[in-house]
Amino acid sequence: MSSTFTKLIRGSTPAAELHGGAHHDATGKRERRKEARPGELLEAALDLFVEKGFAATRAEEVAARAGVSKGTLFLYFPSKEELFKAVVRENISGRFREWNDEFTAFEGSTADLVRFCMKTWWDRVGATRASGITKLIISEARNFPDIAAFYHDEVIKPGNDLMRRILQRGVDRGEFQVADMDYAIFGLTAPMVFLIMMKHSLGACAPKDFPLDPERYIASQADLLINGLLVRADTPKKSTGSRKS
Amino acid sequence: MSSTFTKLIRGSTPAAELHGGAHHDATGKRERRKEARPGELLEAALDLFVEKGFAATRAEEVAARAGVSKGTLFLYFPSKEELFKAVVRENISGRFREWNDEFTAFEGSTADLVRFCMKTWWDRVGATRASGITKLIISEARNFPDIAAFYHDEVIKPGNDLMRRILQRGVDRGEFQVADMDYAIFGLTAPMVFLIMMKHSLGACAPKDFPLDPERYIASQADLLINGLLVRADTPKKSTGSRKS
Amino acid sequence: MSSTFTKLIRGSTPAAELHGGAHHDATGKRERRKEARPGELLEAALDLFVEKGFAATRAEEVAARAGVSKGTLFLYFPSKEELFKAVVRENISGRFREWNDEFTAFEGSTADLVRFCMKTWWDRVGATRASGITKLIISEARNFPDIAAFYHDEVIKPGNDLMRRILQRGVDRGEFQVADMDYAIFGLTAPMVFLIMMKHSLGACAPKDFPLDPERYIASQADLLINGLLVRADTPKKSTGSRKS
Amino acid sequence: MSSTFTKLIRGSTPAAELHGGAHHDATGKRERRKEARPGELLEAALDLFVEKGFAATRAEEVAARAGVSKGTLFLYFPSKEELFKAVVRENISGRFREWNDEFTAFEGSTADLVRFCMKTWWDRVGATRASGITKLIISEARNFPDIAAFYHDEVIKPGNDLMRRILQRGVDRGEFQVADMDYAIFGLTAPMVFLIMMKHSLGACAPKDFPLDPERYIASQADLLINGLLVRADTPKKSTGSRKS
DNA sequence: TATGAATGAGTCTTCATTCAT
DNA sequence: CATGAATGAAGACTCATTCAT
Repeated sequence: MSSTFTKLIRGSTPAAELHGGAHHDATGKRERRKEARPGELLEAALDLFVEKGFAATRAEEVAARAGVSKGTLFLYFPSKEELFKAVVRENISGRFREWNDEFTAFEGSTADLVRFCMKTWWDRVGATRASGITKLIISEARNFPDIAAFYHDEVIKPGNDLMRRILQRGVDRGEFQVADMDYAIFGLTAPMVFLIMMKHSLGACAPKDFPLDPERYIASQADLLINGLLVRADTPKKSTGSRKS
Repeated sequence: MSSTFTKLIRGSTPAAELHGGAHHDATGKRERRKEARPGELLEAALDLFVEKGFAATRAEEVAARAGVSKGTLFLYFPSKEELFKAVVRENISGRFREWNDEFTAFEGSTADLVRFCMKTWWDRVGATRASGITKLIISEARNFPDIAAFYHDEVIKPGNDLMRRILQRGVDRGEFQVADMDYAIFGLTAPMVFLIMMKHSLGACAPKDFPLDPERYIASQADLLINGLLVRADTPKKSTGSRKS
Repeated sequence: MSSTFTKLIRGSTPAAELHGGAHHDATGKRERRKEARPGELLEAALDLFVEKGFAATRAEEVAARAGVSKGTLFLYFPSKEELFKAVVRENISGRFREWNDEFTAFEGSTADLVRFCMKTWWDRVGATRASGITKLIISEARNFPDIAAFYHDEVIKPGNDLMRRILQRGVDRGEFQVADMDYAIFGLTAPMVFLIMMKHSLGACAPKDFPLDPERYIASQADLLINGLLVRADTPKKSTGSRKS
Repeated sequence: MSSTFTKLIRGSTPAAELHGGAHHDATGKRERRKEARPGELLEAALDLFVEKGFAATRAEEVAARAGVSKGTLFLYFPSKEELFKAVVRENISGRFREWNDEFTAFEGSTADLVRFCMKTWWDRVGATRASGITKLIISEARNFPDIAAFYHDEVIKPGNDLMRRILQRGVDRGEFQVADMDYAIFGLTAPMVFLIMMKHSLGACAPKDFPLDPERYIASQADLLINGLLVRADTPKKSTGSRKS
């Protein structure tokens, strides 16, 4: 899709969005757009919460980025904290599910399934603005334990289950060998989480220092992982599963 | 590298700052002194910043956890932000370096080096309180771009270089085959970052839902990665392309 | 009297104010119209102002109770403060006057007149929703000195005058003996004010703790007062001085 | 004590108290007076709450009148509402009790006791700044039902009990005749409540229109009441207690 | 040095008032 | 006329920072 992180965050510069792009046709001020407001506010809030964290984001800033006044924000969300919860809810239930359901019918090698899964995740989740929610949750989990629990139930758990189903498919079909299934699934998870962190954190700060091409990253990590999982002719001497100490 | 460091350090040496740095007879004296009381403050601050983020952590809370009064905190650190910078500095320059230098003299298979590296990283960095600094930096990077840059120069860059050296060692010795070296290094980085995130974020919220045994995790990810890297007799083409059905 | 009234009224005639008062053909027309929708607003406002006070009553709440929207309120009253003034005006000029004029033609003993007066006051004023205006004025007098002055001129003064006329009638007819006429009139006023306070304040909070039967209260206080006023055969010296032991 | 209400409220003019009178000896700003602050704040708050009501009183105004900054107020009281509760608590438990206990040992005629009671009430309660608490409670009762209940339990109930004991003493000693004891006690209460209302409400607005001398008022009402209660030789024909309708 | 009372700029939140529909 | 979405000034409350002790 794009070759560097710079492109991924293109258009998110505050100044560029401060007075909106598409939804301000005319009439200047005092537009009445009851239906559209919550969505615009949630988008603005997502961006800012991801960028600065909950505490460092001012409510007025969210409102300004959504193109409304301070008071309007509180017309739709009773408090900053409720706005935060709505942001999380909105960006979880949305894209994750559809992505999640896409792999049951997959035919083809499990190696290809793994590649397809990661690639699709990037297109449907990672590359979208919603991906920041992961960074947000990780940053704020200790301040909002109930949200963390919610995220665990709605995303982490189903995500882990999906990873396990995929790996198990490979094992069942004699394609993969998995020594420690409970932990192997993180071989899929970790690269995706890492990519998100780069995208929304360090990669967003100094894009020059992180010329990370997401698609190439995804491809290389998928290959590495698949290689590590594939059943092979030569005896895999060293990998005997979990050795304590 | 060191110029960024200098910039961040400038004005942050607690004791020196307060007295204008002019009427001290020797430089060694103040260097020794600054660790006395500030040390406890830095530890408390690290814990709280990691847990709650910069903005949500109150200065008084830091002072209280360090067992001193609010005023004392500002006696050693001119501002909350300087405290933050000091926390980052303190926890980077410390353990990372010594860990970094440990692998040049390693003898044995590169697979073992990888295992040793990750295991040692866990013992020296991951398992310590200082590991939270990574979560902290990732959470706050966009609020403190200069700190992010500093962290990049001091940790990420050297870390990546180390990873590359290790993988290159494997390639040079005919043990590993690496298709895309620039991105393969993240195969080492991602699992470690992921573990830290779990430890300090979601894993700290609901330990029951994340019964993640770090050593087992490290071992399994290392094996998976090594497996993926090892030169093998069968099918040396890692990427089989997308064969449908 | 009427000059203060005029001042308060100025600009408060709801319908007139909005259109600059210039393009209305007849004055009678607007006089009739202003009671139509505003009436419900005034009733709602009276209830809420009495219950919660001026500052704690929200304009929207008044509108909602009157069954109209927030905007409509400001269609009839240019501001919350003008609404307040209108409420006071409305509930003073109304019932008090008619009650006030009822006693000139009274025949019978002055004791009965006192009883009749208090009883009638209860029926015409005290028992009505409008009685709350007294509590309201007392609560808000210092915030609205001009309204307090208006109330003084329109209610307190005429009320005191009435009390005085009644007592004087008793004295003139040889029924009552009054030592200090200027202050004796409060013997009539105080019980009525007290009853209103109970009704709209503490009595409205915990009706169980104040099972105050207004009619019985009125009757008992009237009797007590009349007893205190009646000329008697024995000891006509009311004040026996302070005899210790 | 003083001849008019004007004198009673002398010295309460905001401008006069804004920077305190007695407790600012020197040193200009940033005085450290931890012990004295709460009291000063409570006094300022009492005055303002009585004058303007809870909602219309700004926290900063209270602080300013107490001679401190906004923040200092919240150093001693966690919220405006807690300040309010503290004001009520402070001014109830204080003077009322000592006054309440003063009459058990009284020797002399019950008529004198009544006079003594009312006069003492004025000196100990009515004439003090604390008397405003009654006006405050009555104004705010519906907004703070729990405070109203508290006031009822702490003041109204004991007050009524005291009134009853006094009247009963008169009856027992053959001095008074009371037709309806339950309601007769308000013959004592009502004048005092009325006086407070005048003092803090209308009387404070337009002192010229209310040249009410409290002591003369107290004396006249006491005489009137006592007269109404005294057993007399001539048949008290009309006062047969409570006649409904 | 160390303390913690005091400060006041900065935020969240409310609500009277406006105005496009 | 009526509506209710939008506004923004105002007020409660927080907390980094100062400073008298």
